Amino acid sequence: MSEELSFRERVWLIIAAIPYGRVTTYGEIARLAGSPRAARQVGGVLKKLPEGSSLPWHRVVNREGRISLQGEDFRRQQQALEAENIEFTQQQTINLDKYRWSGHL
DNA sequence: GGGCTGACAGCCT
DNA sequence: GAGGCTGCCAGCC
Repeated sequence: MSEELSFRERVWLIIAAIPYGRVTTYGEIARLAGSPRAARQVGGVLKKLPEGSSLPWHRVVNREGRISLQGEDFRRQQQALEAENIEFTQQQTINLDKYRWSGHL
């Protein structure tokens, strides 16, 4: 198929498709983007994400259901998730069995 | 054009 | 069962 879209652009589209109140993992996005082993690159894309992107990047967590960010970024993402009624455990972990979005709309 | 870096995931000890 | 190391691939210098 035509690969006109860059891998980075595909990641944007996938993240934009994450429903409200749900989360997904870097590996899942990489898989949907066509590169199951590119989970790390997904993070790289989000790191250089334009501020005006308006993408729900906060709905992306690691395979453990935890936020991979640190410091202030960690707090911002957590608040954004809590704003969507997503519950955190005392370990600051999300129950993926409950909130995980497998790309199935 | 080549090499280094890195919002992870999986395998090994 | 938990912690640590390596691998992998797209971006950027």
